[in-house]
Amino acid sequence: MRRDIFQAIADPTRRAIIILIALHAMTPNAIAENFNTTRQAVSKHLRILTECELVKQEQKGREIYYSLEIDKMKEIDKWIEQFRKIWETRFDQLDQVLSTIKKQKK
Amino acid sequence: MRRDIFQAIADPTRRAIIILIALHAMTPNAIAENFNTTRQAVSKHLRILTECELVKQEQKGREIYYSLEIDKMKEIDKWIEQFRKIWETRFDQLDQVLSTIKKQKK
DNA sequence: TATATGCGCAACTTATCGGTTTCGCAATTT
DNA sequence: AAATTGCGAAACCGATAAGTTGCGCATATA
Repeated sequence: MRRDIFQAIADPTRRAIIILIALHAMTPNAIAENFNTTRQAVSKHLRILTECELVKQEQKGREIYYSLEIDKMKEIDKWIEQFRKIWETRFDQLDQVLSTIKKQKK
Repeated sequence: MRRDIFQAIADPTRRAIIILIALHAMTPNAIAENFNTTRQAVSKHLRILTECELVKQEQKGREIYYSLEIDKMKEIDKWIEQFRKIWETRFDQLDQVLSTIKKQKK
């Protein structure tokens, strides 16, 4: 199963889980309480997130705490980067147009 | 069909199409030439991308030119934003730790 | 006017997804 | 030691996805 990070964030429940564990590590049961799904469903999502290294786990007794591997999120940021460049240059162009209009008015 | 932008970019072919048409508008056939799929498959992807307003079309005779609606990409950027805040504060914290160590060495 | 080209749409097929149920294992609690 | 709790893994199911094939409609070319 070759899953990548873009597929991982495609599911809305998975995105919600990511946000939920971004700051504090949580157990599958605790996560499941926040949605109306079963622990097993959450567990499956966590497995997918773990597979693409978006999430790390830490065992404490019989509980497993899941937390976000935030550095992995930078991969998405990196992909968006190329488009950010485009919309920033377009903004610059608009800026130039506006300042040209301003000059003409004077 | 409740498709959102995150599902749109989940497919690798779709991501490639997005990059392809980011700068120049292209026809479905021209896009299809860049992959080994049929025009129909590309057409289906374009329909999905159009559905979630990531792509706009312009008819010229019997040809239809597709181009990226770059502003829509900002929605992803907006979602990443919250994580960027986290990794930036963590970097600041690391920075503080490092400067503390530096002081101690003196 | 006949033929070719570019395209979207719909039907169909196979693969995959998200969720549920059931199970077994290990760590607790009684 | 027995019952409970937290968990992952596997089997299963309905829904949806991605791709193919075939069609019809325009526009362009002969």
